[in-house]
Amino acid sequence: MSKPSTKPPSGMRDFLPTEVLRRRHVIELVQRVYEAHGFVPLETPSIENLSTLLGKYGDEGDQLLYRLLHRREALQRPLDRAHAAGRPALEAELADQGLRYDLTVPLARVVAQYGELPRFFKRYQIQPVWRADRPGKGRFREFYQCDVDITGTRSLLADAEVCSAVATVLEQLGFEQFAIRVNHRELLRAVIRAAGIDEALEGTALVAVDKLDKIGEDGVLAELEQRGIASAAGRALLAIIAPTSAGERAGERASDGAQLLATLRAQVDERGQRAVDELQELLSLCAHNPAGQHLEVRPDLARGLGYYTGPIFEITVPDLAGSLGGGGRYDDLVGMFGKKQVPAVGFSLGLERILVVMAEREMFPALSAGPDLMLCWLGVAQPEVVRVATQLRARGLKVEVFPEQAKLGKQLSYADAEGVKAAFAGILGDAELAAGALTVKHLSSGRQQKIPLAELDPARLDALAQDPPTT
RNA sequence: GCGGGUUUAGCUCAGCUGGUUAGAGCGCCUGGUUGUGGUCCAGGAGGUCGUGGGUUCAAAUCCCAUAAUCCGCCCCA
Repeated sequence: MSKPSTKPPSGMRDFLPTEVLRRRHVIELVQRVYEAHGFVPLETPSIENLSTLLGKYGDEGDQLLYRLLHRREALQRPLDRAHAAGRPALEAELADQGLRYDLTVPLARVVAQYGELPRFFKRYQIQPVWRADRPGKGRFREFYQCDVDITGTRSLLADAEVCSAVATVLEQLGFEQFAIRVNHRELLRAVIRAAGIDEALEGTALVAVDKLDKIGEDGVLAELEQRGIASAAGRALLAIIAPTSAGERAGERASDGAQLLATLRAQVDERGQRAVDELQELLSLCAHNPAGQHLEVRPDLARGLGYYTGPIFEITVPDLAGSLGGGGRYDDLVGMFGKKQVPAVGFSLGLERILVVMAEREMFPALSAGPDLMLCWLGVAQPEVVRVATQLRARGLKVEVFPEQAKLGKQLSYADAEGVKAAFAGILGDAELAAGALTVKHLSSGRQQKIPLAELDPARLDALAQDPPTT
């Protein structure tokens, strides 16, 4: 038997301490901003019933679900049954649970389940999701999403709120150039109708349209034709969508967006016009929050997930092919769980996408995992070491004890080594013990001072670190 | 799902057209004698060359397969 691989499964990662700090840095900021917008936290299980998950994301999404194989008899029974019937066992017989694919569907389930939730449930949720996808840049099989959603209202104020939340997060993280692309599902439908494309082909048309900025007009036309949409209809579709987005690609902000919407409004039917009006209203609301200057009307934006019904969003930055996040309105999803219809809108930030871009641009502040003080000792009894460490910790210091007997030089260089990086070394020997003190050395400057144990606390260390160098 | 790159020491990588004990830098360990690291000097440990086949007298090197990973495309967070 060969040795097992020590790598984590494909598309999944171990997070070493420095990585955890970076992730935590971002997550904590996201939490603060979401909470400042009045969202409350929710956590749901990693595993959901397949009946909850299936049929919400479209065929492609269903394919990407991780399913949990039945165990023991529950697995054996369908296998036997299939074997007896001389057929392969069906996926549906072998599993009825799977790992969650996103955080929106679990939210919808929760909203359908608990009647006691506030009428306007504003929840945020930061948890991993799983997709059996091919890994790529900024794309993993296990990744965190940071969702904010508001259920219970059709008011566009809610849409504006979730946009404000994510825009604030990105700004506070230090992103400057990002766009919140916005479109409307009903507008897309209307445009497709206006182009004379069969409703049945709406889905395929949307997929092609979504690629406009990647493969260009000719590419979309070719793809549309390939999918059975007449080139005349394809051209009509592009005539509505393309000139506007191509002509003003550089930066349609709220003001230009209004212009663009007016042009679109003139070309669609009444339902389409209502969608345009909604976008118009969203723009005017967001003009007064941090999202406003990042909103960009994109009539070619489609998005994959099946459940969107109204405005749809996607966040893009110049140097990443994919998106940093996305969202939209999904007024029918909660209703799919039976009981009552509950409208909802939400936005999801992809934690790893944000981290990838931040790492590339070196946007992280200095984050240190190391202890405040490494307790180095020599020639004293170990119980004394433990006692001093305990005392220092009680005074609010993060203290690590050098675990072995070793030369002082060894201990000091370890304290300052990569991956350890204690800010200070505390030297405990006979002299210090007798004096009830500790020789404290600031490792980056080399400055050191003998300080009585009773005076040692974070403030005292700070003072030592900031002392002007004495030469 | 498609195309391309990469895979050699803990890390970053060299190893040309196949030829004896596979190298460097960094890191690590030991020492340069007493309680002062980040500089220097001297030593040292550490690799079944991703995995499995094949060609050959001989393979890290050539061929095939497979896996992991990265970069484009598709799709998505």
